[in-house]
Amino acid sequence: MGKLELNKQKKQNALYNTAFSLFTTKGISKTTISDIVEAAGVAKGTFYLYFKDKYDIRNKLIAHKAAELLREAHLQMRKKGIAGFVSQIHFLVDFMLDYLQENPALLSFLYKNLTWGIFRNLYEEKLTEDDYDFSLEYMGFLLQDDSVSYDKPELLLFTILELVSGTCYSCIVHRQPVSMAEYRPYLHKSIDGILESFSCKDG
Amino acid sequence: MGKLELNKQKKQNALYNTAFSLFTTKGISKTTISDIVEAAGVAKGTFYLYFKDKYDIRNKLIAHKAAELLREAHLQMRKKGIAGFVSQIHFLVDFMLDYLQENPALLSFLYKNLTWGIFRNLYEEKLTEDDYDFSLEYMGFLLQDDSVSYDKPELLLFTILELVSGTCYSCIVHRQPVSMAEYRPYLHKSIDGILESFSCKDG
Amino acid sequence: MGKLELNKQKKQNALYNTAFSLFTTKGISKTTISDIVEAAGVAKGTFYLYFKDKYDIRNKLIAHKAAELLREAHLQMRKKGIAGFVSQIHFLVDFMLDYLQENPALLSFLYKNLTWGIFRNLYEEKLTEDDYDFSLEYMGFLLQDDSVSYDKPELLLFTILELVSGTCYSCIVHRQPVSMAEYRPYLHKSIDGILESFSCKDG
Amino acid sequence: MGKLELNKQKKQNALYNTAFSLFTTKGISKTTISDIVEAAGVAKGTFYLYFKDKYDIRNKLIAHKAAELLREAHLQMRKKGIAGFVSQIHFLVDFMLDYLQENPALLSFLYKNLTWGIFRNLYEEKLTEDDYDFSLEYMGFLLQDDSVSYDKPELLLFTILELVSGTCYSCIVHRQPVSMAEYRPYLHKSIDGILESFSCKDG
DNA sequence: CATGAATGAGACTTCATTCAT
DNA sequence: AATGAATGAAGTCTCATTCAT
Repeated sequence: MGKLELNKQKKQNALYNTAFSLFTTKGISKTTISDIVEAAGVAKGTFYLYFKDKYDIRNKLIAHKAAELLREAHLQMRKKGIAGFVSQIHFLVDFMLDYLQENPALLSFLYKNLTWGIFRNLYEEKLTEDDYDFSLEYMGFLLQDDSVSYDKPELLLFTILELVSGTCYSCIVHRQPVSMAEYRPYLHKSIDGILESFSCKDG
Repeated sequence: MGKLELNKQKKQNALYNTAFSLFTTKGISKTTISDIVEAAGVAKGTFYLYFKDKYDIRNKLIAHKAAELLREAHLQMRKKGIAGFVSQIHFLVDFMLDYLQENPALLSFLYKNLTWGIFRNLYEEKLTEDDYDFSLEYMGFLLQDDSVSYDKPELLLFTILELVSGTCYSCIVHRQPVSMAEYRPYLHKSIDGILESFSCKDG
Repeated sequence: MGKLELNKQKKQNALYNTAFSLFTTKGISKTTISDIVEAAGVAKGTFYLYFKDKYDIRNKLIAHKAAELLREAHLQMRKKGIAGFVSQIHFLVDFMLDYLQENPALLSFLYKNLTWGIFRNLYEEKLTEDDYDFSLEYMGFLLQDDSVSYDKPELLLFTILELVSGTCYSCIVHRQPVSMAEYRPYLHKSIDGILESFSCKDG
Repeated sequence: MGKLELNKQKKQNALYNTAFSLFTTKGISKTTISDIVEAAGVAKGTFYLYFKDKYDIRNKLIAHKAAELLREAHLQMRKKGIAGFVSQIHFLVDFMLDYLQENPALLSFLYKNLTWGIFRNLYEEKLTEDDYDFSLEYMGFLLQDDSVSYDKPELLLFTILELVSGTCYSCIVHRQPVSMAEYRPYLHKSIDGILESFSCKDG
């Protein structure tokens, strides 16, 4: 990679980082492109060299951050050698809760984009290869060598994801109705209840 | 109520109605105060006699519309004489799904504000008395004369509300991953799973 | 007219006047809206209260100034009691040449918008009543009680207008190929030649 | 011409061609240098190796295209052996009308620059030698062996050129007040009228 | 109470031009 | 000679808010 290419990468990263930082502190709507370029130390025109507008960089950040989270969760899961679909789901959920609890700003930023919808949508918008793996198929993959079988696994996962993301936003960001620490056992119990309701009794 | 008072009420209602209409068609961020007053047929200054800013009228609308939805649901439930906590929950969920399916614009508008959080937030922002009753306590009320008992009923309801609002937004507005018609039985099954996971076996 | 209405008029006139002044000194493309509002002593937003953009005010100015010129020419012609179509044409041409020679900036500004085209186009864009009279029909009016008759009077006038506006721009603004003083007799001779070529020999 | 020299020429021609194409389709003011270099397939910096700015390339194009038009007209006239000043003028006018009618984009582009003025202006801006010959002197040349003599031939030609360019722009580009087909006989009649008005009766 | 003209900060965006490679 | 990333001044336009009427 040439010096020029490197410099280009550096500018773009500066934009990504400062944008993320501003989005999570001031909020997206109150962050202006001027804010971003000023903090990133680049010229205004440079922003438009890489992004169409504020929402373009936001979408790319969401895709990137969501993919990062799932990638991390997956890696940890393999590292720990977690086996069995139910255990894997609980592990992944716990990992996400821990991760987001430590990054409440990230949680606010990703909120409602963390669920299935985002993956499908981003999909269609041609993600970079990095993000490719984190799609519906991933979930099929988790199930592949499990003895228990589930009715409509994609709907099962949709259900769990929506529940996790909604409750975790409320408990972590607003601490309402209770803290995540307090809610966590009930969330896991609820997930078990959902898993059961989707399981094929004769599977 | 005097003629003057009546006229005042009329203007305010015009503002509410046009604002809601514009918010649900153009979206909140793309609706300007100019748009609202122009469509409502009042002067710009008049807006500021009744509302602090765009977000003030939005919050008041959200409170009003959410309360309206719950009031309707409750009335229908009583009318039909639905008894028993589980049946009541399923009825209320079904009512909300039907109601929101017929008003997807309302759903988009209320989204993220439909759950528990909304009641708490609105609280803090001084609701009118009208909306006061529709709070967590309502749920306690539903449970009062039921034989089955639940562990942490408020967390149970929080769980259900988050699940319903998240999935119903996705299925109705984006038809993702499936339509609400297709998802509905799984939602009810999931709710049953959650109810079971919260029930006191020896209750 | 109330105080408010008067102030409104004053602002709009200030914009018209400064815009015209800047357009004729700096040129249209080099004049910015910021220039105009700054010179007019009004806020930027005020400009957009009255005009869509720079080209809107330009068009309105052209219409206004062109109408003004023709109105003046017509008034003087009546005042002097000039009779007979040929004499009237020569008078009008001379008046325009004198007028534009004294206002070369106006000439530059109106150039190529002075001809028939502008009148027809402006027409279609709904002029104010002030400008209404100055249209094709005006020319028919000049001919009404003349003994000589012309083939296609509208094409005759188109021909004369194009010739006058083109040559007068070149001679007055660029003094090329000669000054207007020097060219004027040849212009009148040419007009006579054109008139003759359009006259119905047996009229 | 070396390979390097050839490549240079190729790039410059690409710039000329794409600029002309863009100027005539999008208009000059809406064509950016970025548009030109992108369409030409060269780098932005390259543009500045050959041209000072957008107006530099425009002027050079105008000179080139105007010269081309006159050269063509002249060649055809000689080829057809048109003799006699009056016939030659009518032939040249007809040729120009035909040529421009087939290239209305060219007409729009050359407009206001087609007349005498263009030659003088371009002169001052250092034309290439190619374009030099097409000047007023050409007109003197046409007259050289004609029996009829004209008063102030350069003013005669100025008059005709202004009339032709103005009317042809209006009729061809805007089809106002009538189409060129309809106007053409009247234009020729007008030219005859002008010629007559300039002729030395006793010449 | 109601009005709506006026404001002006500031958002967004473009683009001619430069210059290190 | 050629490149094209970077610049940043300059422009357009919006819109929440005020205040004299």
